[in-house]
Amino acid sequence: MTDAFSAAAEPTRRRILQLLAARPRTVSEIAADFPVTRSAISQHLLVLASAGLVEAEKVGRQRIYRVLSSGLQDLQAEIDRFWTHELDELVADAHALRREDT
Amino acid sequence: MTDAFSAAAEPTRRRILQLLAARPRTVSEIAADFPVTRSAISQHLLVLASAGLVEAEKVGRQRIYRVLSSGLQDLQAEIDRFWTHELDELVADAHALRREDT
DNA sequence: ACAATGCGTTAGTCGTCACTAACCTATTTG
DNA sequence: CAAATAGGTTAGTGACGACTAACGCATTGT
Repeated sequence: MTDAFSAAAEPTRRRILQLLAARPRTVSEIAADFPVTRSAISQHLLVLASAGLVEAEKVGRQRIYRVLSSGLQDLQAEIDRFWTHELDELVADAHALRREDT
Repeated sequence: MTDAFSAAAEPTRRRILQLLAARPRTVSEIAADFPVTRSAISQHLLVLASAGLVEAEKVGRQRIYRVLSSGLQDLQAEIDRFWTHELDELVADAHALRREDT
């Protein structure tokens, strides 16, 4: 799964990215925020890393994960490429309709 | 898979949404743009429909699919909720770094 | 040196996804 | 009415994703 969009879509990984965006964290720190095992988190991090969204820095016996801003940029570009002008116009229509309802 | 984000993330469904955003289409019209069978497309449309992203209007023996702007609005909200301020700042950093490279 | 800690890795399970092939139903057309 | 067309439906398959349990390997602390 090299596709950043698909990698980031998974709910657990979405939250991991948000946590890491706030500040870099160790694996255990991240895992503490989730009901699943550390192993599961570790594997999610692997997916995110292979999509170029995070990287790990080895410090002592810890691995500090951080978001890779370059990968994040790619993700944003991918989202933007998906979100065409036509899609944007349709959302604008929805807003307009809601305004008429009042 | 009720989650609009996950539903929209799948590459084929992403393209289907873009096609339908440009203009409503029949199933066969959509399927013509993909290498997979009409059945596969039909199932993708079911997923999109159950996520509230598209709807079908029955006209004669055709089914004209169109994007539901309300669902699209929800999707945008979901993406925006994911894309926190912190993530945005990191992307800004990436841009700044690239500028320094020159 | 030895125990504890942090984390990656692997094997295996279960569920789900994307897909095809085949079939069925409704509608239109000759 | 019969053939053709549009498309939903289902069963079955292969692959893969998310997860746990168990183990292995450094690194740190006693």
